[in-house]
Amino acid sequence: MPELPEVETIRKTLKQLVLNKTIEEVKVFWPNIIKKPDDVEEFKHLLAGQTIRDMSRQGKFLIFQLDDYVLISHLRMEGKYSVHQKIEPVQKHTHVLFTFTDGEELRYNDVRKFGTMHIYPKGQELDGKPLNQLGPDPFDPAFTEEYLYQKLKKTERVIKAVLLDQTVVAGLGNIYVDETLFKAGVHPLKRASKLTKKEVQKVRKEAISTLEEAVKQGGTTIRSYVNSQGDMGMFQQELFVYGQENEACKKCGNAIIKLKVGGRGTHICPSCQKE
DNA sequence: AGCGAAGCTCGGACGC
DNA sequence: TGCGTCCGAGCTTCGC
Repeated sequence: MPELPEVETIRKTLKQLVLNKTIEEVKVFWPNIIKKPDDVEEFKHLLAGQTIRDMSRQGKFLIFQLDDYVLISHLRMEGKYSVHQKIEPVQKHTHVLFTFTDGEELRYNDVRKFGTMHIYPKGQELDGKPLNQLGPDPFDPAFTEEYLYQKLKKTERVIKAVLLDQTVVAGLGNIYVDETLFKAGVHPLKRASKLTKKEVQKVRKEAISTLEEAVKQGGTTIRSYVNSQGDMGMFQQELFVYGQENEACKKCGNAIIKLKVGGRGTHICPSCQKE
């Protein structure tokens, strides 16, 4: 499900709903989601009594800033947060409940149970998984053209695989990589090391502007994504290639085709993106 | 009705 | 041993 623009939208909407609320009790119905600490009882214990002081984000990770800890949450394909009165019945696929002292409850729902949660003492979150390996956010000043060029130069992988690699740049997923490569006029199967300076420059620029615009539009809803207030994104109306198989390319009119790159469904315009 | 694919990432296997 | 890279698993739902 969520890539950077969706997680950023969730961060903003959720912050309105949970800021300064104090956790009274935590319930976990699917313990595999909890990756740190190892013991789920310990996870619940650490959170009890903590107040949510801020909501932040790194790449696709949503981060709850608490008094003494940070809770790092990854939504993977289908994870969702919503806030309810605790007396409301719990829906199917809700796996973690955070009950607040005011009678409201934050609920984590995840049909595929792929999501993850890690707790670290404040300030230590960059020392271990999952944040320690993360590359710069595309909006980070560290994500320069030179940085990207150096990264691409020394790998034999295909450009799409590298852009999906979160240790290179954090936040791009399947939708936005396809859109970025289309706008940059680069074929996803091109070897990363073969991109010219000019192409690298274009890829970087289009990645940033596509993500910025998608954030403005509240993300992209393909089938299930909604933010924490239950609203769909609007960026799907702006897509050039993702999900546009057999449609006319908005630039040249030729049909968009779908192929497989590194096991992922990949959408291109064969005349705008030459290998 | 069954198979494959779906906004993702980790870890193990493989080949230099 | 140590890398870079590829592939399957972790789950459920939905559509062809």
